[in-house]
Amino acid sequence: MAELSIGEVARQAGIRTSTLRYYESIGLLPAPHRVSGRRRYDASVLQRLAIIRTAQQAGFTLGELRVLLEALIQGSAPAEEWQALLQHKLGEIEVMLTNIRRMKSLLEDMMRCEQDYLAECIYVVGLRHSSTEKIINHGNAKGAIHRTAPTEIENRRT
Amino acid sequence: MAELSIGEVARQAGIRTSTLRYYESIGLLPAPHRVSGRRRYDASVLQRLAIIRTAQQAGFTLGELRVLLEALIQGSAPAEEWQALLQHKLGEIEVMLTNIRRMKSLLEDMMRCEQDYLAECIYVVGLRHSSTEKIINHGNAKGAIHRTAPTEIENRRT
DNA sequence: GTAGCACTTCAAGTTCACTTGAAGTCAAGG
DNA sequence: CCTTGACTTCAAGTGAACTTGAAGTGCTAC
Repeated sequence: MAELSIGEVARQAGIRTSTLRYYESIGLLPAPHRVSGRRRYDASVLQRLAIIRTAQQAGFTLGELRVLLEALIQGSAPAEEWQALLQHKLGEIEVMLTNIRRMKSLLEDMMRCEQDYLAECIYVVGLRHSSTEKIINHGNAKGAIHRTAPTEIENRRT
Repeated sequence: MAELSIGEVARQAGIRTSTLRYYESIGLLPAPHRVSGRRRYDASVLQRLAIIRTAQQAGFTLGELRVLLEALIQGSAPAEEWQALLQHKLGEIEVMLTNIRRMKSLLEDMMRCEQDYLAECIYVVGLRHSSTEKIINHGNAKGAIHRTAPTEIENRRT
C-alpha cells in the first residue's frame, strides 16, 4: 500500500496538515518515517484519525486519548491506569448519553412551541425538563478531581 | 420564595461565583436585582443553570445557548434564527448520539482486551470500529463537545 | 472598632485545541 | 536556472470558557 504525504492524509481525513503536526507534537500520533525530511504516513493512520475524531465527539480530551492510544503507539501501557481511565470514561459516556437524550427531547419540545407563546412555552418546557434532573451530574463532572485548580477558596459555608 | 446570594446559587448549582458573574457578563444570565450592591437571585436561576449545564453537555456553546435562551430572558427572540439553530442542533445531536454510542462500544470492546495482548487487541478493535462505517461528521468539522471534565490521568511527555 | 468574610469590579492569566506566520528546504517542470 | 508548490520548523496568535488577583465595600460578631 502506497505511503501518504501529510497533505494526502490531511485531505483524506478532512483535517489540516497543521493539525497532524500538532497531534504528532503532543504524542497523539507516532512520528512517521521521513523521505528527505518529509513525513510519509502509513495508510493505517487514517483509521487512527477516525478513532480520534469519534472519541473527541464522545468527549475525550486529546490528553486522555494519548493515554488510551499509548498502547497502540508503543506497545507500552501502564495497564492499571489505562483500565481506570477506560472505566471512568465509560461512566462519563453514560452520563453524556443521558444528557444528550434529555437535550434532544428538550429541543424537540421547544420546536413545538408556538411563536406567540414562545417565552411561556419554553419556560414550561424548561421546568418540565429541569425537574427530572437531580442525580445526573454531580459525581464526576465538577466535583472531585481537579489538579490544576485547588478550588476551595471561594464559596465556603460558615 | 427566598432570594439567593451569588454564593448560595453557586453552592447549590455546583459552580463558582465567578462563573455566574461571567455568564451574566456574556448575557447568558439576566442581571439579577441587587441589595446594597450585591446580587440577589430568584431561585428559578437554578433551573436555568440546570438547562445550561445539560445543554453544554449536549455540545452547545455558550453563544448558542444565549441565542436559545434569549426568548426566556427577554421575551424577544428572532424567531427564524432560533428555529434554525434548534433544527441545526437537533441534527448535530443526532450525529453525536451515533458517535457516543460507537465510542461506548469501542471502549467496551477495549475493556475486554487481555492485558498481555493489549496492543494487538486494541489494534483489532480499532480496525473493527473504524471500518464499520465512514466517519459521521457533516456540518461541524470541529468536535462539538469541548468542556467535558478533564480527567486526572495524563501529562508526562518526553 | 476591628476582624472576618462574602461580596464588588476590572484586568489579566490559564487551558485546550488548534491556526497562522515567517523563513527556509526540496523536487519537478518549463 | 528559476519558479512553483508542497513541504519543513518554531514561535506566536486565536477563541472559548473560565479563573485568578488586586483593591475595595458592606454586614455581622466579638
